[in-house]
Amino acid sequence: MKQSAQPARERILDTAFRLFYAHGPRGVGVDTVIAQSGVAKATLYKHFPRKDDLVLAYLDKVDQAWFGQLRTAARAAGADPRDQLVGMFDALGSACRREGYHGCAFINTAAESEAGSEVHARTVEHKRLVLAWVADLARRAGATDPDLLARQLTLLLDGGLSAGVLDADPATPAAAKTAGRALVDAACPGG
Amino acid sequence: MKQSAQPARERILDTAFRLFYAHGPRGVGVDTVIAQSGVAKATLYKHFPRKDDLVLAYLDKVDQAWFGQLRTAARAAGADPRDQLVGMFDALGSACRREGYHGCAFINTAAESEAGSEVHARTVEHKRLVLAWVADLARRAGATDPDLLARQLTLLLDGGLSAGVLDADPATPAAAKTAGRALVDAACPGG
DNA sequence: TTTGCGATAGACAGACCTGTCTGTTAGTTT
DNA sequence: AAACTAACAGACAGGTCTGTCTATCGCAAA
Repeated sequence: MKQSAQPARERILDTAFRLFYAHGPRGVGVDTVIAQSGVAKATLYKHFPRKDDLVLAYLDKVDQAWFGQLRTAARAAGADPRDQLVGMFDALGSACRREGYHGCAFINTAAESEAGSEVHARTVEHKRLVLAWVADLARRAGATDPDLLARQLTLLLDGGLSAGVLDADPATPAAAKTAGRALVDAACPGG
Repeated sequence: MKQSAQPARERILDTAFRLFYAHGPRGVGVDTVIAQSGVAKATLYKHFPRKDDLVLAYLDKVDQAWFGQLRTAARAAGADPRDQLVGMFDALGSACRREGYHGCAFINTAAESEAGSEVHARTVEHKRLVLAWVADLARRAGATDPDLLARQLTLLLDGGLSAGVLDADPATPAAAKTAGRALVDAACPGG
């Protein structure tokens, strides 16, 4: 065999990403990951000694991807931080239109992990980073209360994302964007 | 034994409610429900032939409870539908302060159920009902676009709820409420 | 007293889970 | 050629899961 266009580790991680996102980490057995990535069991356990290590690597991959999409969408909206805060929601719309969209990987994973676990902590950390990034944008946008605005906007993001586990109705990100626009306008004095 | 202050079915359902909400249905074995509700396995399987039947009953119980809290919070905010739309968010704050708060039972459960399943369908139905109820309130509040406003407000609700799986920070429902107020005011012409 | 019924306790089957271990194959270096 | 390395295939142990089945207990009616 050895169809190593990709090295084993990446093949494993890509497969895990796809399966974990579709069914949740707990819903996918290690054997399935092995079978679908065309890798030996020993190889998987060499790169990821426990299944949780694979889950954590999966979350890091999601973090990079989602954060990247947020930044790209914000930057695409122009130079004005206020426009960037609103443009951010385009990432939600794009995600929603993507095949196999299934909501927020972090929230979905956190829902099935115990409170003290590493997986849980990683999720909390991710949300904290997103919140801080939005707050920074809000500060540069001149919001009177940047932290409040950031919390409101991430609420809309999380709501839109988590609703995605149910259906991929495009009306959801659309409503999120209009709400975001209204909140940004209200919070940043001086159009 | 026979400590039937409650009949067996309710004892089972109450126990399942507590355990399912804390760990997710997939994270709780039938044996644990049996042990903690003090019931024989045959009795459980008489009332709920498949585990999924128990999960569905759990979701119905959650639906009643959450919908009731929303209605109560809305009614407590006064007679004006605009105030009721905002008061609704007090249910979020109360939920967040409750011991063992763990986010939205529906989203958490949907995250670990397959797309075509009965459990998934029940969840979608629940969100649809809440959306319709909020839209009706928005209509009576005189919103120019009641469906849009309803979608925006339920986004905030869902966002606040789903964030609860990570932490129970009271700043979250607080921000949701102020955002809700801003959106309601903007959408309903004529204070 | 005897018969019947609902609930109990718990063994069991069969599937699936994680993680370990043995042995083999292929490619590279010495 | 010989040794080393990395990946392969897959058996295996020990545990958990759902759902079924047997056998027992307590109580009420006949």
